[in-house]
Amino acid sequence: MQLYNTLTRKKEEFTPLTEGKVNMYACGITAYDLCHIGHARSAVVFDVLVRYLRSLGYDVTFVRNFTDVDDKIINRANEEGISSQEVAEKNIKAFHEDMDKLGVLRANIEPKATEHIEEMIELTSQLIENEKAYTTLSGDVYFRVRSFDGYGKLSGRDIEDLRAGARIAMGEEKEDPLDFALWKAAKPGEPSWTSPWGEGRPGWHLECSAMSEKHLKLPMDIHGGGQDLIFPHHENEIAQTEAATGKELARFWVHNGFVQNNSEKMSKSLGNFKTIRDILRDYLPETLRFFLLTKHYRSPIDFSVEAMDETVKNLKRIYTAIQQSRVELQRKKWSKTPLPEDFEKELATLEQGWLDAMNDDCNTAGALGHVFGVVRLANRLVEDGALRKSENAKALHERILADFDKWGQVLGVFLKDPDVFLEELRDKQFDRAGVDVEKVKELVQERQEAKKAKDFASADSIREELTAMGVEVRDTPAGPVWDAL
RNA sequence: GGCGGCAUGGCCAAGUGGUAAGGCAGAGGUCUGCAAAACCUCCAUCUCCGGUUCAAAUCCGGAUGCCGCCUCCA
Repeated sequence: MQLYNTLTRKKEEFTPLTEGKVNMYACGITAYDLCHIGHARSAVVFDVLVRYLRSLGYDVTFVRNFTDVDDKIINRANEEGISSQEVAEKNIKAFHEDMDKLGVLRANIEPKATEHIEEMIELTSQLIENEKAYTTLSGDVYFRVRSFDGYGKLSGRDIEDLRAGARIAMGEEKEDPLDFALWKAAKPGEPSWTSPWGEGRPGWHLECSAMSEKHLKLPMDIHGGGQDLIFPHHENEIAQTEAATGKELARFWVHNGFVQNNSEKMSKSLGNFKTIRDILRDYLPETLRFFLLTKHYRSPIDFSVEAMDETVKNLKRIYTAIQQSRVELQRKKWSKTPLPEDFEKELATLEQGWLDAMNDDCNTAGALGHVFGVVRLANRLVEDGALRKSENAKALHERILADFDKWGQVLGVFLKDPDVFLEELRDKQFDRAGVDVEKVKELVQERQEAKKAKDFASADSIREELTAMGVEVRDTPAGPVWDAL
């Protein structure tokens, strides 16, 4: 497949270093707060990449870390009057709960920074030994940026340009403004570990270098993260690992775009931050996941209620088609009526389209277009009274359902039983709109009786009442069904 | 100031050289007691200007607008 590599700024044919095996690392969260929808996007994007690579037959080892020691965690701990370890544990637990709901698979290895202090000290020692790093009087250790030739290669920055904007903060004892901390001397009340440079704790960038080196053979095939991590985090990771080990850190760098909220950047200062939990009050997890897949992973995506409501309709359309295909397959008798061969040809084209899109830099938005193509094909198959009874139609429905299953496994959506899902979706919508379900049932029943008595005027007025409540009734051969408008 | 990205129909969104996927909304039709769902049909020449090419939404240059990074951030 083609994969866009931030390092080279172009799409490249992806082949792993070891045939059949992919080593992949993605930066996880700093566990100081609940996850927002930006975290959800990053997690879903790399989850889909892992799932897709696996579907291609690769044995993927996926590592996603947790930063569980950091300024922000310490601050939060002080605010809440608990230990930073408690803060981290609480938020890691919340991360797992949220991501499980979104269908994000657990990584093969989920290392925590505090469990790798030894490796970090080791790495720092190496860098000091190589003269790529230096200690200061107060017990900090800094990376000597100018000693690493490749600095700036990932973010496309020139060291002189960077220098113009860099400043030394108060209390820092850097040789050069660009230097960054590998190790920070302990301050009173902060978590700390003993090192050759005294009590202290690791810098953020160091954590990922230590954990990736420990758990993956370098160079790893893919390193992922949000676009904001390109500089300085990933640039610094490269500098640390490559300066210490002499090995390339990663061959492919993959970065996901941001989630915006109503065209604005989400930020605490704007007060437009949406946590995953905020969204899941009004929408099913699958709706959020599907929404995140409707745009190419490298582009910014704009979150809005309108977009989410549209996503609900999209999911409904897909699940309804799956449901219908399943119902068709319950038919006992099939005829020998031949199917026009266009159907099969069209399905083959759509299947190829799906593959082409996914192979082109994991283009889920493009791939979904073909999913809808299959939806229409399945629905069309049911339209013609004669064709629908054909054995060939049966075979085609089976193939379509197999496709949905296969694609669903990759995207992590439309895998549920359609009856169950559509009911959940409806309940969620009713819940949000404050619809009284018992009252709906009563009215639907009343309408049925009116219809039976051929009292269409009453039946229609009841339907109008339901419509006013945000409920739609639909008459089917199996009786009335009702749904949110 | 430095680096990078984006600009496609009413809305969302694919599409990196050969005459614009898909979804939502809208119009007409089939079906229906009426509806709905579903199906069929219709609905864009791709921000602007210039260039390269037999051929460009797609490449190059310029303009305008929007956005991100350069400080913690997915």
